[in-house]
Amino acid sequence: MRKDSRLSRVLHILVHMQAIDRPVTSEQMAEMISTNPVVVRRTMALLRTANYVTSTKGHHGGWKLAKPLANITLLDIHHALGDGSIFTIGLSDEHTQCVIEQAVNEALNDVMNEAEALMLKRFGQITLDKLGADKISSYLKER
Amino acid sequence: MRKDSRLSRVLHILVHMQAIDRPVTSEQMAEMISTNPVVVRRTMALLRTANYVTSTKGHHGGWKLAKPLANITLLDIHHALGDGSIFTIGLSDEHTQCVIEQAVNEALNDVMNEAEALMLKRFGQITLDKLGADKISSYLKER
DNA sequence: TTTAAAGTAACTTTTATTGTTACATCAAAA
DNA sequence: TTTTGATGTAACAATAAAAGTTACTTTAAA
Repeated sequence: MRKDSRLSRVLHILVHMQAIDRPVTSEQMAEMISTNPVVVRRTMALLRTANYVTSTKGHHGGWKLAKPLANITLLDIHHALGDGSIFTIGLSDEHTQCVIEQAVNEALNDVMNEAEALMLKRFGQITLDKLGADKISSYLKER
Repeated sequence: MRKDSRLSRVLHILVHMQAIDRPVTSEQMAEMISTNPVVVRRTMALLRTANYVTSTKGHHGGWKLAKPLANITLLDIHHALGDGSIFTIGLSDEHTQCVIEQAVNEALNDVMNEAEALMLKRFGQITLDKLGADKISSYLKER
């Protein structure tokens, strides 16, 4: 299974956007994360649907933040990306009438749910403006 | 990304084995989880390497538990399967010199590590004999 | 009218698990 | 001693989801 790096990549882009007061193009974002503008648009479109960014076509178009990073959490972005399953561990479901399969899956599910709940709780506690705020502010001052 | 269902499947098999006092063949195990004997051997070979099961070739051959299920935890089996990454979330690593990428990945990594630690801790607290012991014992009595 | 941008459909590539085929090896049974 | 039933294993195909790519449409500013 290939890893889903959309969350990491899009956070990277959003933090960059904060420091730029013009619309940022998909082309520029693609350079930030070493990929193709179409890949960027695909992911950014999900954030636009959830109202974290806006986009405009045509000359001097591009993407803008729709609200301050302080008002967006990691959990918000995770949700906007579709709330996909976060675990590589899958449960077999070929014999749902088998009590052993049920018991095994119930145990695994309980543990995974607890771990996921913790993870989402932490994501909900981190706003995007906090992502390396210390390092980044000193870095920006150097330029 | 396809899910890794080896843990769920092999636990299912191990609990079944407990109730059978003869060697169990790969063919029989394959039926339990609706797959191919080769797939079973591949996964079971990892458990044999870690000394949780033994196998014998030839007539009346097959697989046997090497120790009581009460002496094996979910974590033991998870380790035996190779301790693979449990998250579908990946971190981008194209710009390791970029402070923003660093900050984003550090935040995500911290949260994922905490969630993984909780999950492995829980896995370590569950021995295989506890997997649905109540349901399974009443089920076995009915036959 | 040209140009610079997003929007989007369709297809290919990648990557790891899973599935399959084929055959070697081994040990018990006939 | 030969047959049979089992594991061991190499090599390859199928699957699935993200990521990458190509090509084209639409839009709006220059």
